[in-house]
Amino acid sequence: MAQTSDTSARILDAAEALFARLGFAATTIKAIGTEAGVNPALLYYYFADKQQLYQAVLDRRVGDFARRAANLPAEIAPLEGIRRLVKAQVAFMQSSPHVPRLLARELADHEAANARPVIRELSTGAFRRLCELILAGQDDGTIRPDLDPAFTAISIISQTAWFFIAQPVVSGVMGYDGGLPAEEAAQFAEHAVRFAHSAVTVRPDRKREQP
Amino acid sequence: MAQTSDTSARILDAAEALFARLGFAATTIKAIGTEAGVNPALLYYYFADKQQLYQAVLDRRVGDFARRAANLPAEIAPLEGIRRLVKAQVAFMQSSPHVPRLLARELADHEAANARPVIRELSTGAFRRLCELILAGQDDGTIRPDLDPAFTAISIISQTAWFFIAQPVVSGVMGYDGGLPAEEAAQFAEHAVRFAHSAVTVRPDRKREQP
DNA sequence: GTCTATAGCGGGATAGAC
DNA sequence: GTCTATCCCGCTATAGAC
Repeated sequence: MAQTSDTSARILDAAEALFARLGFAATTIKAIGTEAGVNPALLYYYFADKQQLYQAVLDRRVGDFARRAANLPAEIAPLEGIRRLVKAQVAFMQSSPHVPRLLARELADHEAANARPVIRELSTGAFRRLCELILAGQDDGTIRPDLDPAFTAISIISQTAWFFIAQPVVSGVMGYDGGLPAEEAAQFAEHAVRFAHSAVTVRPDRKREQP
Repeated sequence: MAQTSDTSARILDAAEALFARLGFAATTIKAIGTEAGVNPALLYYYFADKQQLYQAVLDRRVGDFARRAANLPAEIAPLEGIRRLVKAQVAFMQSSPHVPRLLARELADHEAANARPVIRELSTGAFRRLCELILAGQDDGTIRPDLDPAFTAISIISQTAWFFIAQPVVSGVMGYDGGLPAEEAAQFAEHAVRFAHSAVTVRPDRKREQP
């Protein structure tokens, strides 16, 4: 029985886990084969070489996110749009347990030969949309006009991004020594949305902040 | 003339640059020697092996930051304390152009043999202090009581952390295609402090946010 | 589609001359 | 302290049988 797609999926799964855990250079073809339960030489039947296997791993994960982020309704209240983008971001980070690490490595390796334009896709997808939402909110008076839209977009995105990518720090600091429970992530997402809304909305405030 | 310290410093500089750019596994002893302008075999005179060289690289950078973060005055207004911690964080990220990448790799590699407890030092240093500040602010009424202190600390730290670590994304998205100018980082730090203050301060606000 | 065997290269680390 | 020479290992990738 020809198990082409099944075998290649097993290879991709094993490769994803190992690339995430060890990085591109430290992951060996043999290790991937062993982890996948197939003969290492077989990898070269399905993928041209190690780099293309790596890129296939990334494409499988990042592809659907680009789709998902574009799915925001064109006309939507800015604050609600921000909430949805944060939720989509969380969903992406949780779409595989290895996504945050793969992303961290991609950030570090962005100029390496094996790197992907993941970066472009993620930014053009979500970031641009977020900037538009902020501008729209400043126009209709729901968002403070003194905020720089690009900086604000970074501030909003950073919360969830950092929460996942810095998970070894975060879980250590919060007292979970063996990785964070999934519900904690959902609660943080709630917090992140509220934190962002609170920072961003206009307010009739009399107090001055120190210069 | 015995140039012990000079030579070892040159080795550390070269190693730092290469470990940041290529990662631990992809960086070769020969490449470090060449980059440093010394004979590759000489590295083994100064450092026991590749891993200890890597750890020496990290220790050199992280050491002084742990000191710096602890330097906050014990009695300080919470909002001002937050400002200072953010500034210290920026200073650390800029203490060498390679720090953000090294940190990104350390986050991804945290369970590898070459990894350092950098993570513990950074969190116990800055994060705990930040949580204390938030709690103090909630006690004296300057900080919203409904915020979770740990989550809020993460939100504050994340802004600057992400800004630097995700620099390939950030500079691309902001239109700088060849790396970010240094002044932009200072402006972002200003923004991050204001964003955090705005999110965190109590306010006499009548509007409800959507549930 | 899957396996065995191996070519060919480049890495970390050491011995020992100077 | 610095350099040359080299050992030994494990990796990527391929050839070719089944």
